[in-house]
Amino acid sequence: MEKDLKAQQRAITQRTVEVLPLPELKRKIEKAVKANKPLNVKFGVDPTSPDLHLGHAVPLNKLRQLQDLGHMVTLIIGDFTARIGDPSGKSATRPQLSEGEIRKHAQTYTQQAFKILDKDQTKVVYNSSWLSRLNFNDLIKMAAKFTVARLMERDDFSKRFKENTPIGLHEFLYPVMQAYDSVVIKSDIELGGTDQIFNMLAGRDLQEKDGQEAQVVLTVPLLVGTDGTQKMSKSLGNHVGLTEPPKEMFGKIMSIPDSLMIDYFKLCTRLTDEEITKIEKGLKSGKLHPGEEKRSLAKHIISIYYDRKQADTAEAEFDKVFKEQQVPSDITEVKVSSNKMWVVKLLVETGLASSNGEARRAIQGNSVKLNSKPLDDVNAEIDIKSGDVLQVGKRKFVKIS
RNA sequence: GGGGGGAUGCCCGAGUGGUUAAAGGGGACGGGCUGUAAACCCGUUGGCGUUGCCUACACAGGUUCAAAUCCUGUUCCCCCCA
Repeated sequence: MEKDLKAQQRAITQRTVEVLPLPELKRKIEKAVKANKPLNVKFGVDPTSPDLHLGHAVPLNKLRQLQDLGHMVTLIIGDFTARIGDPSGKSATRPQLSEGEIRKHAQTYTQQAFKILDKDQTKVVYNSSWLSRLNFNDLIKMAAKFTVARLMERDDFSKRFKENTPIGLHEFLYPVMQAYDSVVIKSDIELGGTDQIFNMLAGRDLQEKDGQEAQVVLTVPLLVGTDGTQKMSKSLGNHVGLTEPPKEMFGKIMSIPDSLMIDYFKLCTRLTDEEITKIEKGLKSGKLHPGEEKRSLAKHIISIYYDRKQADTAEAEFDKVFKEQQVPSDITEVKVSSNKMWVVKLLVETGLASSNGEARRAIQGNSVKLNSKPLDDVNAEIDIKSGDVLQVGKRKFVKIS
């Protein structure tokens, strides 16, 4: 374990939004170092989506950093809570998942999370193993420790209430359960995105009422998605998946707004504060070109999940397609039912358009090319041979096999 | 338990008998400009081999030459009173 208290503290609080409360964190660190006993860091995830993206990676990176300092992570798979769905930041009740889905998601989740976390310093637990054993009595006792007024202070709830969208009673119970998780695992620190503050503070309350030492709450920023406005999430389609091919990652990262670059550097790469400050200053003064820095950002990120070489390949591929307007090297190949076909049908059959209407519109909108030559006749009958490359827009390609 | 209001396309939202595949906005997609950035400009945004036809305004029926618009029932949501 890192013995230097100052270094510990600096590292733990680095790139976080809030530490609640800071003095307690100092105390905990001191105690841990003195006794050479790692802190138990709680991190809860709801296995609601099977794929992790850069947004999930933000807290995971932080956890890894804590592990590198010598601490233990307890990764709680919220297989029980997932059945409810965290209301945090949501404007509507979430659909409830089936047990089968949850199991499956949990598996891919941990698999992907270990791309970042250290297995030896991680304990994986499922909260159904204790939550499902509680009876109504236990629940009432716990629920009595929270007030409706307190719950309604939450932005998401009060907003939904004001807007007349329904709030399920079970959603009120979500923070209660998450808090109970903290009691069960006796966490020292709970880490989460800023949207988790309420739930995590509830954990402190419950621990205290249970006679335990309360956990310290550590929040990390929420990563904004590639659209530049909303929190990264798969359902909004603004995510960069951790298992996506390097080429895709590169393209997506290049499309983020400039204003997001520094955030991404801070939250998604392993560059030091000094390095990032240098880039930030360079960009501000105009010494550095944003396009170039974004490339470097993309390569840094890809190198974490793949390696430098594949990052470079992704960049070269990107240039080929977008700078030199050439055809990418690995295009999906598609079989076609006939070698002479109506253009519109061809686009639908190759999957480049989902309906005849869409295909027509694409042609009329001048975005369809066959072997880099524009097609503009909606009624054209086309001779197709193997190896022909069909293109819609700038990035959808298909090769006829 | 009683009374009232509402459900429109991906989302928000206009439309209260015919000229409405449904205004407007957002989003998305395509094009231009660029650095696949932002901003801005233009176009598209139910299906169909498409100057036409079909399906659509919660669901199921009905009135009418004609219904998103009127009537009845069903489902869901909201509000007020208890």
